[in-house]
Order: sequence, then C-alpha cells, then structure tokens
Amino acid sequence: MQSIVEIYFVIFTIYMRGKKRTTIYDIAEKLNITASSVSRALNNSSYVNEATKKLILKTAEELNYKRNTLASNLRKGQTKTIGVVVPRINQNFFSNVIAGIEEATYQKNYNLIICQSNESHEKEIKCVNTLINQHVDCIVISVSVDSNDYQHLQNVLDQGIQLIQFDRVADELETLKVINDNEQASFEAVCHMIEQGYKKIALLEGPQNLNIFRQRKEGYLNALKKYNMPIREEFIIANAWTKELGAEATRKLLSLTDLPDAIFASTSDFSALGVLEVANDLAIKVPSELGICGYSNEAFTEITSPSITTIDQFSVYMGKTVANLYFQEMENNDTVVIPKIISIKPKLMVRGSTLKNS
Amino acid sequence: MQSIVEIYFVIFTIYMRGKKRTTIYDIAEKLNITASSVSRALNNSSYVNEATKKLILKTAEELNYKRNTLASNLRKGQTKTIGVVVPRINQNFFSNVIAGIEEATYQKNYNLIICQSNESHEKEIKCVNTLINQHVDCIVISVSVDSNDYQHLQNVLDQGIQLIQFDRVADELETLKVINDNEQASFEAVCHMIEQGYKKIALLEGPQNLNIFRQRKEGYLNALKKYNMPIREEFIIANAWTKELGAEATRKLLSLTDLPDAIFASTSDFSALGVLEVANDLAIKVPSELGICGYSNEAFTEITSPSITTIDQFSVYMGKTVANLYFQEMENNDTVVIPKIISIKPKLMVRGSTLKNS
DNA sequence: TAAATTTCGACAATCGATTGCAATTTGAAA
DNA sequence: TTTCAAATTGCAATCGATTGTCGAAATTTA
Repeated sequence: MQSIVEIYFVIFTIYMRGKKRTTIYDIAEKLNITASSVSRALNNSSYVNEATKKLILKTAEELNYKRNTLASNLRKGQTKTIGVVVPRINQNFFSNVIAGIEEATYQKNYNLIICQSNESHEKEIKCVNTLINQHVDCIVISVSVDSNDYQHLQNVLDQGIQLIQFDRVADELETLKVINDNEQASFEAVCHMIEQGYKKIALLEGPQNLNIFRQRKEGYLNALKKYNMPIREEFIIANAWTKELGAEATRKLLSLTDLPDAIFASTSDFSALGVLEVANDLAIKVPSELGICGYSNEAFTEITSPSITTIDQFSVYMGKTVANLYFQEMENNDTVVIPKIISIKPKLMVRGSTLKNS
Repeated sequence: MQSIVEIYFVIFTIYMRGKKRTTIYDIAEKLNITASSVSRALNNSSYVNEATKKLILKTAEELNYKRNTLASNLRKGQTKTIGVVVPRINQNFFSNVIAGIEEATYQKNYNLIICQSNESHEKEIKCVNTLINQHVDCIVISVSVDSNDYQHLQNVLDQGIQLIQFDRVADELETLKVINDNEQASFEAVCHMIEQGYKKIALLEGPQNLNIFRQRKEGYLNALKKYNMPIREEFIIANAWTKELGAEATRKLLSLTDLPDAIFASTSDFSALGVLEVANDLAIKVPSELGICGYSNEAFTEITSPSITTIDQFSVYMGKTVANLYFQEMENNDTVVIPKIISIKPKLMVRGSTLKNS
C-alpha cells in the first residue's frame, strides 16, 4: 500500500515539474475576453461588469490562479518589499527587531527580505547591492562592526530607495534613523551604581567606531563627572564585547593592585555574564564586593544568581517603530523629505547584581 | 552651516525621487549598440567582443547601473529565492535555523524571504500564498502549532515549487524533510535519568498534533518500557510548553500524594526553567530530590543553578542541511524526485539538574 | 583570390501584469 | 425612434532583461 502511494507521488511530481502556471491570459482565453478585463477584475478595479467580475474570480479559483508578483511589480515599479540587513539574525536583539518589523509590515501586506552581514563590511555591501537589485522599496540596516565607509548606503539613496538606519547608525549620513538613547541609559545605569555606593566603577567598552559604544562610554563618563569621580584609564577596557572577552577583561581588572568595585559591561549582557562567572570562580561576592551591570536585557539576565542588572532596549518595539516610520514617510511623500531621527529611551532594569544597599 | 547641508540634502532627495534608474537600454544608447549586446556582456556570455565588453562594463559602472532583478527573473522564470516560514523568527531555535539557511544560501547567491506564522494556521496560509506569488524557487517551512490541514502545502507542490519541511513536519505530505530524531533523543534522556536512579519520572508534553511532541512522548514511553517501569497517567501533563505552564504543571505534580522524583520537560527548556523555579520556591533540592531535563539547549540552561540537562538540536546545522538539501535536489533534477528525509540525531547534554549520583 | 568558417552584434519575441486610450455596448432621456 | 452619456471591454504599449535566429563582417582555409 505504502509503495503505491509513493509511486503515485513520483509521477505526480514529474507531471507538475514542467507545467506552466495559469496566467491571466489563460483565464481570458477560457472566458473569451481580454487579459485587461481579467486584470481589472482581479484588482477589484471599477469598470468591470459585476457579473463578469464574479465569473472571472470563479474561473481564477478553478484554474488555481496565483498572481505573478514579479510581472506585477515590474510593471508597477514598486515591490512592496522591505530589505533588512543586520549583523546577525540569531542575535537576540536583532531577531526581536526583525520580529517587530515583520509584525508591522505584515499588516500592510509588505514582504521582508532578510540578510545578515556577519559583521563583515564586505558582505554588508553585497547584501545592500542585492537588495537594490531586487528593487526593494526600502532598506533597513544596522551596520556591521567593521564598517568604515558608507558609500554603499549613499548608493541606496542615489537609487531613490528609502533608507532607514537603526541602532548602529552612521551619524554622518542624513537618513531616517531609529536609535536608542544609549548615552542617557548608560548615564542612568552608572548613576544607579554610584548611588548604590560603588566608588570605583570599571567600563567594558565596545569598538569605538560604532556610535552606540561611543555613546555608552559618554554616558559612563558623564555619570562619573556628575559625581566628581575620577576617570581612571586602567578601569576602561577596550573591545570586551563577548562573554570570553568580558571574562578576560575581568581577570585583568581583578589583578590590579587597586581593584574596581563594580564593572559596567556596556557592550552586552554576554560580557556581563563573563564578568559574573569570573567573579564566581574567584569567590568574589556579587553584589557586595563587586557590582555588575550589563546591557540588552537578554532573557538569561533574570535567572543568573544573582540576577544581572541590565538595560532593556525594547527591541520588538524598535522594529515596529522602524517599519511604521517608513509607512508614515510613504504616506506624505508629496512634500519634502526631511531627515528624521526617532530616539527610544531604554529602561534600566535593576536586579540583584548591583543592589549593594539592600 | 548645518542648515545648508540639510537643504542640499533635501533638494538632492527630491531630485532622486523621480529619477529613473539606468537600464541596459541607456547603456546601449550611449554606446550606439543594442541592448542584447549589453545584456550578453553583463552576463559574461560568449559572443561579445572583448573590447566592447570592457567598454560596456565600464559604461555600466559610470552610469551606476544596477540590474533589475525583477525583469531578469520574470524572463528567466526563476528567482533564486527561497521562502522561509517559521512560527516565530525570534525564537532561538528558529533564528538559528534561519541563520544556518542564510549562510548556505548566501554562498550560492540565493535570497531569503522570511515570514513568521505566529503559530497561526491562518497566517501561515497567507505567508505561503505570498511566497507562491513571489515565485520563490523553494519554500522551507516548520508548521505552526494549530495547523490541522495541509492544503496550502499541497498547493505549493501543485505550483511546481520545491517544498522542504523541517522539525515540525506534516508526516502525511510526501516532501523533502529535515527532522530531528526526537524519539531517540527523548529515549536517551529518560534512560539517562533512570540510570541516575530516578524512579518516578513525569512528562510535560506538548500539543500532540505536532509530530515532534508525539515522538518525544513515544521516546519517553519506550524508555519506561525498556526498564519495566509503570506508565502513570497522572505523571503525564499535557500542554505544558511555556515557562508559566511548566511551573503550573509542576505545582500540580508536586501536590500529588505520590510525588514524581524527576520531570522531563519534553516541550522546551523554558518549561524546564518553570519547573526549576517552582522547585526552588518550594525548597525542593535539584537534583537530589527532583531531577529536571529540558529540551533545546537554550543558552540559559548552562547558567542556571544547577545547570539544566537538555538536548541540543544543532539548529544552525539543521538550517544548513535544509538549504543544501535543496541545492542537491536542484542539481540532479534530471531524474525522478523521490521524497527524502534527513534525520539529525540530537545530543543529550548532561548537566547538573539530573546528576543524582555524583 | 575564392570559399568556408567563425565571430559579432542586431532584430524581435518573450516573460505576465498593468493601464491609457479608443471602441463598443447599454440604457436612459428626448 | 433618435441622441447622448455612461458603463464596459478591447487594443496595444509598457516595465527591463534575456535569448533564438539571422545577416554581416572578420578570419581562416583551400
């Protein structure tokens, strides 16, 4: 019995392989009318007799007609597609942003083409070019870590394609932008730590060519300044943005003669996790002997012991904002396009790892 | 100064808005040749003089020409695009699979269109139809939890589009499939727990219309059978596949007169986390008084205390496998298409939460 | 030098849907 | 019954790239 079904399947597949899809011409021919009428009926345009319209729709259904979006898009000059380029699809923050974008675009019947740059400038350029070739209506991008020039983004604008940058943005390009107020968030985080009684706060910073890491450092410095605390170069560790690098930086910091009593892992929760693990290994008590603050509000920060204080970026909301910004700009495209920046205020999530006072 | 730059930008934008992109006809006109030659040159086809080819490429560069993929695809009848439908983009397992697919497809110069069904059958149908309209070459899908019929997938096949199911698959549809050997993995996990000395193992099961959850239950039952342990209906809790439902199920289990001494959260690590939290609340010691095993190897399972025993599904690898399966099938499409199933063997990750003996 | 091959590039059709304009039909008013 | 406007439908061009066919030019061979 099983084998019969299989054979049938195989024949069926072969049969279908070469078969052409039904087009509006097939429908027109069958009904002895022209393709234009069919098109009008399918697009629910006026100027089609109600009776014939019904007939056309019924026939389309019968023949299992599916519109060829390629042809339609080619003719209409728009694809109702948004291209997204992110460093890594499977990084929590980005997959959440994408989910947010998807949610908003789905409602408007838009499609999403997704690429990941893998933090490579070269691949990022290729992705962008592909999206241009695909004639997407809009490109949404968060630049990769080793991006240094932005000719490829300028290209997007030159081709008349809307460009929205989010999170990691090239400041010098005047485009629509959706960003987090990293500076303010960092400032608040460090202020919170100071208020908890930490006096020697170290910073794990990320690659400074990315605006977000510059801003987070700025916030850190501002907080120190506000409380008249000295800035110590040896407490600022560059390029500590993975768990391993965070751990390494921590070992370095904890081998100083004058130890820090808190570490602000401004790069990510992963580096904060690295800090926590090293502290645990060295039997240094968190938060009493060492305070730890991360960045991003990854799910795991809630369940470590102690739980990790961090900063929530409202990533899904950010995605929705990006998409809606585009739709908004589309709707009043009659007037002038003015570069617009939307800044989202992240939220400090105070947890066990910085609660020295309680 | 600032405002001058802005004004310039605005003018520039408006100017670009209405501008047509350069086409092969523009290039042809400029060089006084025909579009066909331009096309051939750009496609690196033979039968173009080396000198003119160079000239064409140079001119294309100068005019900032970008190929219109829509037109090209329409003509060629293939889009070099793969459509992916998953329940949730930002769920770890799926975002990893997508990353894997992306990696493999990028190398072959294929594009990815991504949709999420949000676990809704209705939305899943819409996604699939969109992808059909887009004339994607292949659709990759993991069905949503409330899928009950598969007419929309049959449709994909009817349109002559390659269909690959992964992880959550409709058994009755004969398509290419990439799955995990859930039954075997569950079997091993439960055997491991029994060998650790647990005698009364409860099961948190997922919606049984999904094949993966049926298989995991089967593995659980087989392990009990192997060790001649009784199957107790009250130890099997249906539909416990979120953290909250896992916690709720645990409270229910721990209020029985005859308590289980281990819980296999076959649905996810999140439900295992729920179990762990309830155990902690009730001051029940893990693993000595209660063993816990999850499923999926989420990042956080490593950092809970105790860390959670779980099952790794090699999600990124799974994505690559899916994509490569497609390319492989493409390459030998001269012969018959035979439904093919690739089964990946997941790996039991033994951690603290089940190590009763040590 | 004449004949036979290659090489090169032009021509025109094609992919499928859309749309401005023209032609036809319908129905109502005169 | 005639006239006129409105409602339908048809015609044909268009979107941009690709490709089979064929003639002209260049090159090789006899």
